[in-house]
Amino acid sequence: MTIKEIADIVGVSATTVSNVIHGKAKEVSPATVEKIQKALEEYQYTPNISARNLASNKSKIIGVIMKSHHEHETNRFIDPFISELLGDIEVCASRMGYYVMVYTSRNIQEIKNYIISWNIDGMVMVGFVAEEIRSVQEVCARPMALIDVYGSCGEENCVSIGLEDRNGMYSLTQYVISCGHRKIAFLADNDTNLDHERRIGFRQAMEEAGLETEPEDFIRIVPAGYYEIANMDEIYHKSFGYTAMMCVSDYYAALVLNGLKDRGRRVPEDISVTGFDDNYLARFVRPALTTVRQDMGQKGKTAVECLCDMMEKPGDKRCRSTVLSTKLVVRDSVRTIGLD
Amino acid sequence: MTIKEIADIVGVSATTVSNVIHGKAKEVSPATVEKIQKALEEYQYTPNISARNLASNKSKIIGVIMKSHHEHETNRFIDPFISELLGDIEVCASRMGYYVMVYTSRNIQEIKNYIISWNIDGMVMVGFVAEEIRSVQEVCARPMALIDVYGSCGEENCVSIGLEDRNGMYSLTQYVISCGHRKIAFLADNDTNLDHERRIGFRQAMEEAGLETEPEDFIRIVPAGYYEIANMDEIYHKSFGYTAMMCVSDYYAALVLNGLKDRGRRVPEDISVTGFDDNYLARFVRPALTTVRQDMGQKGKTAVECLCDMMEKPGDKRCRSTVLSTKLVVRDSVRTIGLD
DNA sequence: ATGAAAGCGCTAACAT
DNA sequence: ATGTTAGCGCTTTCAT
Repeated sequence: MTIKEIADIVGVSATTVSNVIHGKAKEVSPATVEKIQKALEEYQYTPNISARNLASNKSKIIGVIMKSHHEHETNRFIDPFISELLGDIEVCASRMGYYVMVYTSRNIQEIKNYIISWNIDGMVMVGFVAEEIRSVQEVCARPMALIDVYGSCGEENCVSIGLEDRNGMYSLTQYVISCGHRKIAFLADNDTNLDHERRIGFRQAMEEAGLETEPEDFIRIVPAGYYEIANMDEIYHKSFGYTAMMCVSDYYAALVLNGLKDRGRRVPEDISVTGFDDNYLARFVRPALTTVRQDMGQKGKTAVECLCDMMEKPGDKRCRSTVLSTKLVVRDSVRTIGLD
Repeated sequence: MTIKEIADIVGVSATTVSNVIHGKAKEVSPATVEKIQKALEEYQYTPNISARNLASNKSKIIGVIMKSHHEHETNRFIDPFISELLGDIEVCASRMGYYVMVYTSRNIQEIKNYIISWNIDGMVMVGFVAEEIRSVQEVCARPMALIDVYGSCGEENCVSIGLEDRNGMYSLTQYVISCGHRKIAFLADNDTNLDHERRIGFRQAMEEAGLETEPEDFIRIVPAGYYEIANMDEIYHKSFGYTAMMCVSDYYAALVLNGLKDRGRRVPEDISVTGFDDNYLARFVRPALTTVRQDMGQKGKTAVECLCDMMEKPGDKRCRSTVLSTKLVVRDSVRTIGLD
């Protein structure tokens, strides 16, 4: 069923039908509206979105564009962070009348082509660095929501959605210190972007408490597949030099916690472990992780809402930036130790 | 840059450019091909997919259509099963030149409209029952891959991708019995479809071993949010009547295992617990779960491959059905007990 | 080997 | 209040 067919059946023009469909009923007499609506219903008219997109130069597509990983090549979605975000984006987008297309690639040119080809109305970018974002923006001025990208968003029509990474880790570190810990290590697999920010927060809290942080207190995690840490033995041995190991994410915290327990250390009795994110790993692991909560639902929702704002009022081109707050979540993986 | 513009630049017709783009080069002289390809490259031609779709009556879209849950209303993607599947579908689809759109709804009519509106080339259906699938097929003959739907797929152009659920649980149960267990319970939150199949497998193994299964050996789990079981206390008390509790999924096994441990029972020393699926919960939990592995990657890959087959050779309309095999994975959550 | 022309279904500017 | 018309960018049939 096409608009034309409906028009013929009712005996009006396609324009009138189109107007009724789009609720521009002020231009149409109530009687015609009635007739057309009945026909639409009766013959089960369903719009052809390709045609609509072509004619209107829109797409109603929100692209969730992810940079594919080198390591876990196959599957980024396995990451609870991603899947939770994606789900929230989908729910929110569909509520706003948009459709969600997922696209992952490691090649920026491919991504540009994708955006242009589909004439993506707006996109959520996940896992990119500022430089890459800028490169995409060269060819594409469409609204963008950047998830956890540090240092960018100079362009119009772009909103960066980040987290109080620094502050969150700062609070968590303060908490750990308040539990009597003095020898504390920070564990991550790199020291850029969000990992860097979290580390800064860690250091800041340490310094303010008058605790020295030596370079070796930053312990580098070497990932190996999704379920293992390559240098877990090394981490185990180093653990004897600390009373607490603060990991950059719940994911690593879970791995470290299990790795230590499997090697005979008791958590938190012998050594405390903390995470960051508060995804379900934090709750499924035992002891449940003391961590920092970030509201992924909020992240997805904010992304889509900002996108819709930008898409629907093209005038309003200012570049906003949202930093979501975090919350300390105390569970069972940090021990309170007696002060000397 | 449109085809027309490229054509004008090179001084040929749009048809010729289109032919070159689609590699129908046999019809075009090498010299022209050369010139056109250079222009395509130089001016960075990118096709407009809406236009292409409209003209060709295709879409290159694979829709991943999920029925949204009543319970975890907000977010189906959080389920490791879904996210793993989705990732694999995306990787595979994009390799085959298709794009992935996700769509979730609880309303079948909405889903039908979605399919028609976007002219979806093929779809992966997740979380539906046979009846709903049939309803969709009434209006839409496009290729479909059904994930874990029991009892359907009578239509053409439809492939059902299932798992040896029964057999998998049968083997696992045999294994548990071989470890000396005699009082074994089966836990699930319902008794239909895949859950039912798994239960059948359980019962079969029990019967063959000469062990009686009473109705009360089927313990119903009452879910409560994503991180809890409403009747965990009840399950805890019942656990004293068994030496092993076999759960219908890793997810529930993880919850049960933690619930029991939190209440003071030792796993597996006091009670053994098993899962099904072998997703990462099985590995992150301690003791790591003895479970049945299903290869989600294979499921996603098979779905997309079957879809592509059906989409690309419209003649080949037979309805296939694939049942993927399972594999017993022994970890640490089942204890071997001395035989009397 | 190449091109002209029609048409996919819809929108929107412009009549009437 | 309603209709006419001209595209949107591409594919495809049919001439040449």
